[in-house]
Amino acid sequence: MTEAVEQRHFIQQIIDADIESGKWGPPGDRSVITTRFPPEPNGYLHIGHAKAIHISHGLAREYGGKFNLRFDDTNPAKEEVEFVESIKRDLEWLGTKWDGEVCFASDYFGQMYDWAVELIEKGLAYVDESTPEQIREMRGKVGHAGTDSPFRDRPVSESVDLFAKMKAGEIENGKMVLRAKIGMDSTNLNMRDPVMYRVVNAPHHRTGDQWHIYPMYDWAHGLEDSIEGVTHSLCSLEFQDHRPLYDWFIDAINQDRSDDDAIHHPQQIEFSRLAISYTNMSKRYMRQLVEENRVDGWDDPRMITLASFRRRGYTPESIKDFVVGVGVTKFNAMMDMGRLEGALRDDLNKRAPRRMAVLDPIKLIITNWGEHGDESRTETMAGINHPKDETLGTRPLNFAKELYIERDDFMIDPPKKFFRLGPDREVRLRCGYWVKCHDFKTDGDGKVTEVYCTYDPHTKGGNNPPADSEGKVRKVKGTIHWVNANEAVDVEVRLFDRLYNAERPGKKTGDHLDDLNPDSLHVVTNAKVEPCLVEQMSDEPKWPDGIRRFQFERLGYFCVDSDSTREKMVFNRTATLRDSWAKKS
RNA sequence: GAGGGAUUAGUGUAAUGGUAGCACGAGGGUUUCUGAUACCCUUAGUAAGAGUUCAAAUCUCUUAUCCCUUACCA
Repeated sequence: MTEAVEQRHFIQQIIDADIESGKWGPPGDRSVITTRFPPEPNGYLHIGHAKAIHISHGLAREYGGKFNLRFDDTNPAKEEVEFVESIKRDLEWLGTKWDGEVCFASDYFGQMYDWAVELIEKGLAYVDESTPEQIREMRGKVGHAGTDSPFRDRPVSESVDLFAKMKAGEIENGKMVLRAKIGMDSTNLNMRDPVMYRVVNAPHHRTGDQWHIYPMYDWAHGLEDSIEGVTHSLCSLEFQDHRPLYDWFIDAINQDRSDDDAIHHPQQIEFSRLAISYTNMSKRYMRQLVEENRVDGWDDPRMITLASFRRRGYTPESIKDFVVGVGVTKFNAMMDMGRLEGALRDDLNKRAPRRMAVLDPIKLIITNWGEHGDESRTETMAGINHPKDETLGTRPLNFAKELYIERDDFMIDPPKKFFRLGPDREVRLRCGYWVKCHDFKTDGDGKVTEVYCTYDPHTKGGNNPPADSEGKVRKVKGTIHWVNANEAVDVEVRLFDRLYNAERPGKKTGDHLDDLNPDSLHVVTNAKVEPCLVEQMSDEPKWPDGIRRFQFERLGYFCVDSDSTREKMVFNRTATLRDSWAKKS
């Protein structure tokens, strides 16, 4: 027996060391640790965000520190209130609670402006009247130095005046920017006199027409973190090249300040973002799918937004299990989509109540039903709601002469390894009776329409029949699901396949639409389900998010879709069950 | 043509100079009123090369491959 050592990922190791050294407060004080999730409200959250959320939130909770939700709303052109609301909803659904009020970068615009003026006065920033094209040109290319702007050495007072005019709305879009004065020869292009402010004469969803200049990400982000006392500002790998700038801006503000006046300097740490096979995390791609109606909105169950996972029936717990399982590294990993499904199945298998539904029904008629009682009778069986969790109890299942079974569960000429129904084959009807097929009927196309069976009255409830005179008990290999033909309710069931056929959509041709799977949605309109799926029973377990989830036995996990009406229920297949039979054949 | 980051079983992730481990997958088996679940077994790895060292996944160098950066987006 070796003692299990808790594995600490690289960010935890950094924080552990910080706490020991007292970098952020008294040594040993864990509660100073502050993290944040800083979405831009310009789209829906996707599963990649769930990883970022759980890392930052999980760290804050682990250390007993603070976690902020902050909207990085620095670009009024692309941002909308709709997204603020959807993001808050998604976080709540995930079970992520932020500390204090929701923060907005726009609340700090005044403070940022003052600091920008301070930088101008220190000679560390200047107003540039070059065109965007000229600025791009002067920035230079990789491997070659850039050139100075002709406005670079203008007097401080001139920049102060012009910056005030920019702020006052006296300058047209694109005519002026405020740039940091760092140097045009850095090998890091981000450091070549980056733009701090641009003129945007457009209303902001929160500040209205108060501002006519808006801060750029690199200038704003570290300041937002600083104001909020964030200690560890976690972001994805592509910001590694921005870290020198993140640090430069805070150092520039602190230049010439005493220790008492210095602003807080958080530490930016980068980790790899989540990638999943057969998907693409690009917000741009998702937006295109929605806007071109390739999918049915941001919450289409085939998408990978959190809203779509929710609608499809995924549990927030399974998403958390998945992203935690991915780990925290700097390696650009590609996760298998099956891993996410696996996490989902693990969770739903434990919690989802079982029901029976037939997606592609054929009629099964018990020809000897009248020989053991009234032919029109129904017999009520106890349907086991969960094979491993008896506290979920049973539900009544009404067995009768005419049932529906799954088309896939009958073969006219079945191979030996087929454990289901066929001529002269006997199977157990789940929680019902054993039936043996003696005949069937087909239509003109040879399609089976009806299957005729006899049942064994000694197998009620699905139990084994008594032993014969030699002490042997008859066995069946297969158990199949069924619904009562008289009571079954017609519902719509939506079956989803992957949205893309390629492991990396768009990789080959450059256009992700080329890899779209044309058969990603199958709608079954005449599925038959147990009545209790429509007439909900009082003891049906409640899910915290209000979504009704079930396992349809032998078929998979399903949930009630929001399109459901009293007249027509709609179910989404969240995931299939693992199927080693289908894999073999 | 530059800079930054990365590379450990099929996939993901540990081991921080001292026994290369875990999970998922895959293959096989047991149990089973879901061809599910559960349980058991098997499988397979340090990108390549050189160096330092008693000892290297770990330190150094070279090479290869992949990702990021050339927005008045974030």
